[in-house]
Amino acid sequence: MRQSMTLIPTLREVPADAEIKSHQLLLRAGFIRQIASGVYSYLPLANKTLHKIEQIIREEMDNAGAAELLMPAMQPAELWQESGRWYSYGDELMRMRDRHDREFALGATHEEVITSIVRDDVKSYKRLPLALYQIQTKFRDEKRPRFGLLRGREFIMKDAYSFHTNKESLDETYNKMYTAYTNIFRRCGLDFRAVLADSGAIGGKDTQEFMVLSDIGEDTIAYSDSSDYAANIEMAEVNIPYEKPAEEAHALEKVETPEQKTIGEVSGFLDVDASKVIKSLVFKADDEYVMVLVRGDHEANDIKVKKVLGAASVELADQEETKKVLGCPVGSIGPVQSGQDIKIVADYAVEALVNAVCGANEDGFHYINVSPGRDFQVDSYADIRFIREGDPSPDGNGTIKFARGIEVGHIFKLGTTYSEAMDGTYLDENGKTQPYIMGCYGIGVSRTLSAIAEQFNDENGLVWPSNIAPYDVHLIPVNTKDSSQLALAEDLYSLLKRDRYDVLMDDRAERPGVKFKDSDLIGLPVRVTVGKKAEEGIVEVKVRKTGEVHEVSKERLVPLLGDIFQQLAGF
RNA sequence: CGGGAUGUAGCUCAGCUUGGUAGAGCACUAGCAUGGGGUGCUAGGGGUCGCAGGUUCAAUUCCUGUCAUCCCGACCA
Repeated sequence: MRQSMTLIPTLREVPADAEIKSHQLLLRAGFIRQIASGVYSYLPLANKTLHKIEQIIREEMDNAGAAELLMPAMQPAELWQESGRWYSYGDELMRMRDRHDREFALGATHEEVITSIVRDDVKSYKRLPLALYQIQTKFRDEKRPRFGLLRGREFIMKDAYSFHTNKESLDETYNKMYTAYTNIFRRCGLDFRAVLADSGAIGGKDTQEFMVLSDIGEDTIAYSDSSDYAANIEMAEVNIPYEKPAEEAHALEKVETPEQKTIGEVSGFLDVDASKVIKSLVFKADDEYVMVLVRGDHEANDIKVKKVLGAASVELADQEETKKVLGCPVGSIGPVQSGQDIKIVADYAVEALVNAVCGANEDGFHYINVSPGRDFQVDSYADIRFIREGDPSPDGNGTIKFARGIEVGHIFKLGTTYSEAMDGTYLDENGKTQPYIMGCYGIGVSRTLSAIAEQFNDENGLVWPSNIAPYDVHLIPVNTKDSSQLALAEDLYSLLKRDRYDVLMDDRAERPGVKFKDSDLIGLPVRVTVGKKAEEGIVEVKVRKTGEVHEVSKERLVPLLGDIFQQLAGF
């Protein structure tokens, strides 16, 4: 492609609205333009890159035995009403009405549509298992779109769905998808990790997320420093056998703690370690209020709380609700003699405390020498806190460290949630009606694009891995008024294209400095500069990633590029 | 949805406090020179100052409302 024939609007300055590197660079290098909050146009360079990523995905999905199809973005409300998600999905589902006032949703995901397709035409166990996928635009009315392509309201996603007659078959496909995903992200050059995850609103059990490691990631990964254990912090199990200290339990005592509300204030005021303080929180679980206890130096994990309570939704009660429920402001609540009829759930670490401190349910007072079991009873002890860095790894090997991650893929074993809700059934060998056992597998394609940009850049711009760069070679005639340079560049342009290189030729009548700066910003793997030595048939080859420079004759260019791209393979 | 901030040219911003209907740099157009790391000079084009009310002889500037965008948090396959 000649640069004069396409649209690559580079910017010298950083757009004020872009905070993170990938967003800034994708804007500056002319890949994307924002149309509305969380809504972007993919300009030609981004479009080419997306196609490269999609091609890798298609190859790997086909390898995993999945067939591509394309479903509608516009979906009738009836399907979502069948699954129940018309009511449960909330405001994130984009809804619309047609001219006859019929209701529709713009697809946020496609379990409903795929289930409706398959249930109509796959009625026999003989047709199963079956795996189908699509690459398509999804719509989610995010409360807060951010970070450019990383969290948009409209984005490109690959979503796959599988249908099975038994769990083993589901496991098999799930594992194939795991392998396919690993291959895909590896081929994209990404530094990533598969982690145990929470299944969230989609439902289902076993589920893993593929996380690109990055400081700007919105998720925290807890991983072991000496095994391959890795989990989303939401999920990471705390597996510590707490033991009660061999310490005599003193008599319970109420002490005055004026204006001491936070754990830090209380522990400082009473001169005890935060780990001796019981943190009491009130959660609203569906419609019930529950008191949750964790140690002062721990954080309650609402997802674990949700699971322990078997609730559909759990959120921290606000200060006023708490006051209403316990008759006492947030800073002084506690489990002792609460007198209120409230369910209490405590972390295992709390059970092992002796002579602890907790709120006295009276503004400005706390109890000291509190002993769980003696001074208060709980409904159950469970693992309900977030794991911390330095905790032992749940698999027993090593200690936990944290990293930040960008979720680019997620694989689920759905089970029969959707098939049962939507009557997706087949006849088994015995002629008996059975619901499909389902799996679903997603990749955020546009998010992957920006994760790559986030991971691969330097002070001069983007540095695309060779597999997914929009073009392979940036061919630059330094002076377009110099006929020998222009002639050689044209010659090489044809030559390289004949050799199946994807070439971008900067034929603009720009100054050399402008071309070089733009070239670095765009970040194609190899730059071929046709300059002063054009008359001798000599050009300069520069590798974007390493900065290494070669001067070669026209004849040696193709073999040299062959070597360079071989070296870059996998990057 | 809570908290914070910002809307002036394609981009980055100044002007507004103390009202008199707009500026800079970059980008863009033309010309001359230049031609290996964002070139120099000259001459140009481009803005209902987010939108709507209000105050005023007069509003980019003051007041009210509204919309949009970004950041933090909550939320989220």
